[in-house]
Amino acid sequence: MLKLYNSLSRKIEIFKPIDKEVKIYTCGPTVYDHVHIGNLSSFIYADLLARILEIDGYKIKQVMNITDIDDKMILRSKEEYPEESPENALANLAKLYETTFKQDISSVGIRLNKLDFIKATDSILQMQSLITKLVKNGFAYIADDGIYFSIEAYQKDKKKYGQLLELDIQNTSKARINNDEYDKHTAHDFALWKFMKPNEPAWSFEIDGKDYIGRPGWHIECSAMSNEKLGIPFDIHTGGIDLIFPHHENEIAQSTAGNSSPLYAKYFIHNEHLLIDKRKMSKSLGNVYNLTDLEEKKLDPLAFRLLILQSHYRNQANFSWELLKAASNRLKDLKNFAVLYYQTKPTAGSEINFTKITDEIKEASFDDLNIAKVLAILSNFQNLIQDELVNDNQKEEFKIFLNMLDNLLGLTLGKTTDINSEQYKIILDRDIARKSNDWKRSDELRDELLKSNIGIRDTTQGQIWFLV
RNA sequence: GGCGCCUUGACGGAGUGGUUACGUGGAAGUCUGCAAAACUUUUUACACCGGUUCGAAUCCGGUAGGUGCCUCCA
Repeated sequence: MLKLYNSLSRKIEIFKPIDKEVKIYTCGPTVYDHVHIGNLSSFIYADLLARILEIDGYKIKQVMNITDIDDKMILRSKEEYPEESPENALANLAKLYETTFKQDISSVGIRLNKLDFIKATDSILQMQSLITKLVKNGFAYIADDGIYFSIEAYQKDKKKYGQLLELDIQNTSKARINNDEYDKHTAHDFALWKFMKPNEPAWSFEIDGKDYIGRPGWHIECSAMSNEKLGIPFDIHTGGIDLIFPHHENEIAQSTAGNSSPLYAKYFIHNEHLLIDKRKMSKSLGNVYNLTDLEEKKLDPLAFRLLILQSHYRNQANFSWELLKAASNRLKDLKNFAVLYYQTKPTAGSEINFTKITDEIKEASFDDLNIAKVLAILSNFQNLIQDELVNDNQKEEFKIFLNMLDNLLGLTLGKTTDINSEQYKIILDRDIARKSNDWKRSDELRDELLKSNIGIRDTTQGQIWFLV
């Protein structure tokens, strides 16, 4: 029984899918630069959610959008490709960072082949048709500089604007709103379509015979793309906590205006932000890192994944190089647990109840993704078998267990390889040397293995190798 | 000003009315031919002040500190 915290109700709810196939929409990146490790943490949690749903037996469809048209994209593309036309500059920039984005998320164990990507610029027609519908039905109005969504009209339709947070729309005087820049009726109305400015990419958009050439607003992109791929309503919408307002609130409004049901997504799952040395990640503090910073320090991206998994998605996780090193050590330990699979014994200790451990792990992960607890269960289990090892007749069960862990955590524990026959020969020779008390020879052989990063520990069960 | 969230040991980080979470690091010990690994112990745990209760880190109230959102930032 999977339990999830739903931002709509602000409560932990029992997950019940709308239909057999669970439909998930994950707010993806704006591809104007490398994604930073905070973005990555968000995608790792979304990936984790999908994995847990699968383990719970659901078939899933997970869509991730790629925002390749917005203010930042335009600005950056002009900087990077000043010679190109606005359209080409935009396409070049998007192509470059879409590729690096996919590499990055793949490195941190996110399964690319499980994600159904959709690009904003490929869905302009869907956005336009949604905007046209909103205009025709009176939920949007055409102003001098763009087409805006009318919150007043939405509320008159007996819909609540503020489903994800309590909003005091009347009292916005405290919020610093620069209303002069836009030609909209009220402060909270937001742009669905922005009319073309010089030197900006634009798409033709005809309503009632008139061309409103321009580009989509940010929020409409996700409404159109989610509807295109998943329909409405769908099961789960994920994203960072900052997207709650206005982005997701606006998505709900656009997508449900005029519909009989106010339901857009049944569950909204939001992850907290990653802190760097307990401080907010920001350019002014110079603490915005991306994956290349990790790779330069020769740190395994999967150690970063483990660092993220160690803390709960609804808590602010902390990142520091020291913590990453700690996570890296823990990952190594987990791998050395996994290689015990190659070192089962004919007569090891007592029978291990893999089913029980598996059930405990599943139960923890189903409890609003409590991976910290999963890892604790795993550590205890690891301590249990480290000395006694696993009996040969349970080798297959061990394999299944490791596969389950990989499906859940994505740390590729099952992908470790056995040592080769030469290395086994060294272990055998060392055994002989030890039996004849030839310690010099024994130590030489141990050093030799160490050269290929294989360590040896001498236990009552004989020599056990591990990865250094 | 409005609406939220958080505060656990050296450092991270779960838990949640009575029981060792767990990890990383430091120290000591056991084991060992020596190591390594493992194991054991240790390194003032639950921000502060009240209240409820037989009992509170856990529930309630207040205080302090941190933090998020209130128009485009995962």
